[in-house]
Amino acid sequence: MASSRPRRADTTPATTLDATAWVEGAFDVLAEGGIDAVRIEPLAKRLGVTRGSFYWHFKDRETLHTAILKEWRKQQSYRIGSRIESQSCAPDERLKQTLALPNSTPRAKRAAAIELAIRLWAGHDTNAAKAVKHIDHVRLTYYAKLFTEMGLAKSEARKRAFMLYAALLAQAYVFTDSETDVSADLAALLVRP
Amino acid sequence: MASSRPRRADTTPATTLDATAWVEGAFDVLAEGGIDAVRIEPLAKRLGVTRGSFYWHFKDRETLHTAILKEWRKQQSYRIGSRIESQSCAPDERLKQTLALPNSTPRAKRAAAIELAIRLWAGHDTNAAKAVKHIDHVRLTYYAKLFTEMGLAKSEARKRAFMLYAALLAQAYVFTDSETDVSADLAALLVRP
DNA sequence: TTGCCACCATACACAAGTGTATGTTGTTAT
DNA sequence: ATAACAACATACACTTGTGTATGGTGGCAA
Repeated sequence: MASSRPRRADTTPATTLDATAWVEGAFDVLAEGGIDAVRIEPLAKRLGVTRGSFYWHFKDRETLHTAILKEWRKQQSYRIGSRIESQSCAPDERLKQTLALPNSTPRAKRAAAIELAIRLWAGHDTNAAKAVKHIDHVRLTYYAKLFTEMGLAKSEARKRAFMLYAALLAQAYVFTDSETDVSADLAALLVRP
Repeated sequence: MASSRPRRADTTPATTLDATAWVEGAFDVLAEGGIDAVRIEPLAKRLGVTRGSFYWHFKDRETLHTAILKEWRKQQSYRIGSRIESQSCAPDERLKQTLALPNSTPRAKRAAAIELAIRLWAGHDTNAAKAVKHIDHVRLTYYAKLFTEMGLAKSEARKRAFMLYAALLAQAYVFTDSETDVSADLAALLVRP
């Protein structure tokens, strides 16, 4: 079950391009123009190579698209997984930490745009829809477990989880003019009643 | 201030194409593939005409893009405006009506996909960003007024408005597997404390 | 050193989209 | 009935992107 890709020895540092470099570049243009903008020639120009490099690492455009989905699923699954493992503090404290996640850094904005593009993509692509559905399920169950650990019933915890998820998404997608940092207030509003 | 477009008399029913027909068709492909997929030739094929029709009604592609934004602003502004006028019942009842808006009909799914595409577009286009910012502001202020009419303070009303908006967006964008109709529960959760 | 091979460039044929210039048709006005 | 015009089709030149086939280059092993 080993990888069938005969990679070179680890002597050459980073002069040559990797398949993951193409996927990372694809994430950039995906965030800017959607999946339809993920084209090979603009990507090659951005990476400073020709399309000959692409067709060495990938079969065609569709292969890159599936690689994008696979990488996104992996990253987001790992993101939640590492959060589950680090159960260092109380659940209500972890809730506040979740709501206080950075959402205005360039890194966070890029991730939000990528996810937005994938959700739009999921409207007319079965595989993208499966990926989004899976990640939504993973996140919602994690948030629900957070609330059940705080003593809430299962039904109530799932409602709160949905509201928490909604708040996080809205913080990323909605243009709040006054930039009010509602994270602390939202935590209070979600824990209270 | 009359329209400077010398339209033909109302004798011919619908045999000829209108500029708005192009914009409506553009909304369809916008919902499916983002703003980058709004191309003239595929649109012409879908509408059953050639590009000669397009270049009669519009100057170029960018003109169509601005027309899309203008039409979206108009539609969404009208949508909120008509809701403000119809103050027939109590604010808490109107809140429930807002949360019970249809979100699974093809019409609603199309509107959600269009808005998703425009939000992604707003990431790298100034005019699109202005439109989204404006509509977000209009909706948030309307929801906040709803809560102040229910007796809440201004600061609290704005937090609830954000949560309400977040819930509506999440209902449209998140893939909830069990399709739990959380609208009634969300209304209770937002009104309660 | 020489031969292999990973990696990329180059060249070619093809498809699709853009803009413009111009031809064509049906309708309205006189 | 015929000139005028709105609305679209057609043809052309150009650009951009795709996929493939093939050529070139540097490093590593024997």
